[in-house]
Amino acid sequence: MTKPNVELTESEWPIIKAVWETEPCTAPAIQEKLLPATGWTYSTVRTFMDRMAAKGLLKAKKAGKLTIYTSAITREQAQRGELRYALKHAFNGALTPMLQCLLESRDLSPAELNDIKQLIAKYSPGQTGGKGGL
Amino acid sequence: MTKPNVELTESEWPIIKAVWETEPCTAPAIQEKLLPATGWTYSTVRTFMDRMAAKGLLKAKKAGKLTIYTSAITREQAQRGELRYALKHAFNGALTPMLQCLLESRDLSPAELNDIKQLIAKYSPGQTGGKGGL
DNA sequence: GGGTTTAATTTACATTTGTAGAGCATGCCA
DNA sequence: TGGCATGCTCTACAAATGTAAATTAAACCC
Repeated sequence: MTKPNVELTESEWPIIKAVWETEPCTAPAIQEKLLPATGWTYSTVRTFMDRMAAKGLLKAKKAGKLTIYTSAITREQAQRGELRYALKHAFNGALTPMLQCLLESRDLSPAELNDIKQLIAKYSPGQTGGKGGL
Repeated sequence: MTKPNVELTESEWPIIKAVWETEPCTAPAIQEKLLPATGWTYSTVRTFMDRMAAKGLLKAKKAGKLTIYTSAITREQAQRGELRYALKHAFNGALTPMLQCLLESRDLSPAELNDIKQLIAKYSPGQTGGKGGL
């Protein structure tokens, strides 16, 4: 069963991103990876990871005395969760205003504009999405 | 000085939305408005509102024994804050993938697609945004 | 003017989040 | 074989968040 509404706290984001890049991995490896950006000690990282495992965001498996972690959610799930949250709270579920705010929010490079146009084109012809609404 | 990085907790969203719709307003008015959706008591709403005033999200002014609240941030600021957060954490600041996820996330109605295309068209010619990046 | 409302103030308390130290086991290296 | 390194476990603790009761004060109605 896929988790329906994934939500990550601010500290959980760096952790899970590091896990996605490294998995399967140990807590010390993640700590080392995040140290420059966060300054977090092993204890801190370990606590986060265990809490995340308890919440079903990570999977933890013992291999001898080591604990090996893997992600329990995909990047896409987490991204969708974040967007869902923003959409629901900040935009009352209305997609177009959200898009508008996004587009207004900064100058787009020609390259970005191009990408975006292609995206739109792709989703334009009465296609049938797939995995259901956000 | 405009607040740079507005961030709202989950409970603060319903409050500020109600304030935007009603301001200037009192806490009892907001409580009454939110009661059906949230079940929050006056105490709860009042606590949230005072904390939000302390954080600079609302302004509170005494008028006799009543406290009159107004918003200290605009809806646009709050929306941008939410998007900024999602963009930064979930998409590493990359706008196009965020857009893509948003478009993929649900079936778009023809009306929505139309809106979106117009948006793109509007932001297409090398215009100079304005208030700076997200 | 004494009850009933209405709003404010104060205080409280559980849970979640952010952060980490202390102490323990184990294994490797000299 | 006795340290040092490495990772684990347990415990702690402050701040933020979510939720609200109790008490007080005024104000209004009869």
